[in-house]
Amino acid sequence: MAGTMLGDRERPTTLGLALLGLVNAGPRSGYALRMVFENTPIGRFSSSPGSIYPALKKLESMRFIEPRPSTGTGKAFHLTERGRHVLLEWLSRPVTVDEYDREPDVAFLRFAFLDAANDAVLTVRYLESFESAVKESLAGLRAFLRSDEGEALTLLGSLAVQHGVSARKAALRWVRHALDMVAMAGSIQR
Amino acid sequence: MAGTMLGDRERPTTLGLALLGLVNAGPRSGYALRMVFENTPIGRFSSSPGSIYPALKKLESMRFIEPRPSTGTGKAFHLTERGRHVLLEWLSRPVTVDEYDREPDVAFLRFAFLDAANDAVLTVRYLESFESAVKESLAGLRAFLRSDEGEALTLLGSLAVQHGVSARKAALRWVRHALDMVAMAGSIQR
DNA sequence: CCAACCATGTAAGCTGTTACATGATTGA
DNA sequence: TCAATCATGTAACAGCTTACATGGTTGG
Repeated sequence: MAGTMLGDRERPTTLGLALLGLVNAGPRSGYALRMVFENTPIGRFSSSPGSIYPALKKLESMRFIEPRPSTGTGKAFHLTERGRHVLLEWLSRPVTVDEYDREPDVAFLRFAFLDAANDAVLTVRYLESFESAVKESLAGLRAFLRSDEGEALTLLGSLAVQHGVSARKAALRWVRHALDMVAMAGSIQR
Repeated sequence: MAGTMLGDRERPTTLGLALLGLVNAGPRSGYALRMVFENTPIGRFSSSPGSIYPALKKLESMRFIEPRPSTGTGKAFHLTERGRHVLLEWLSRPVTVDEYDREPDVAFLRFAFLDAANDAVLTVRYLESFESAVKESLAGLRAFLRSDEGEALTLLGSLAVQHGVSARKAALRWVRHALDMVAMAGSIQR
């Protein structure tokens, strides 16, 4: 029975974690998960079967999800306790400048999944780390503009950087708005 | 002499094209190119030697760049005619919704490189395709919001989508601003 | 009965990264 | 002379994609 220990140390990939987030929001079949990637603006990942099914198999072998018979014909994947645990660990990570700069879409995806955790404190902490990351990123951009390389930018180059600056400003406004909305939802609930 | 035909069909990867863009802006050594990734907000790629040097070797074997002795000690890579050709082909591609949605940073990077082409017509065409792509992407997001999946969004999910909407609106404003700036620069030059 | 959709899978390969090594040059 | 920076490289592999296959179910 050595097989039951297989993959004990392994952590899921980003695609795997995204699948965990979706399964957590509601048990689904592989096909249903594909359709989410196909029909929603998650964007980052391909909806092709060659992407999703191998990832699901791996998650199952790691015992983060398990198939259970569902309504009518098919089976749906459910999150296991272990699966819920790694998902929450992922969602609990603070947003770093590096994440925001290199894969901002993941930072937003994690935020969207955070809903299922239903933990206002966690959500506020997440948004605060988000705000810090964006501020730091913005400061970095401005420092670059003052550097030698920044001063030497061509017209189109500086326009591209300008977009970066305004995108970060917009993200900061969004964070504050999101914090307001979360606070409102919290006060309504009690 | 069969070796001279090697890699004739191959097209560079995104990293390769980014390197071509940088080399086109000014001949540089591998190390200097690494430092660009390290010190500028290009973001997308790692500045580690294991990324850049193999990519440069491949570009050289494809005869898109060639090393030439430069000032003092080292050598610098220069773009070949073939290299300039593939770079321009890359920069001339219109921005598609898919590119904007999946890797917006590449769309901005290509724009910044377009400066070296020094072709106002090309630049305007590029920005117009950019605008169409963003408009289409925005329309897609709004359609999603009106769909079943969109109506069923959780609070945090809809906040995440809201950010997508305002990011796209900001991008549209940026495109118009960029078009203005390009027009101004054009009229000044004559 | 046939097209469209539901549903799942494998094989091959591209792209890029991390981790590991190595040595030259130069300024304090 | 010794640390920092310049400079280049390889090996292993992670992570995902495209292309290819296959078969069941269902509604018109």
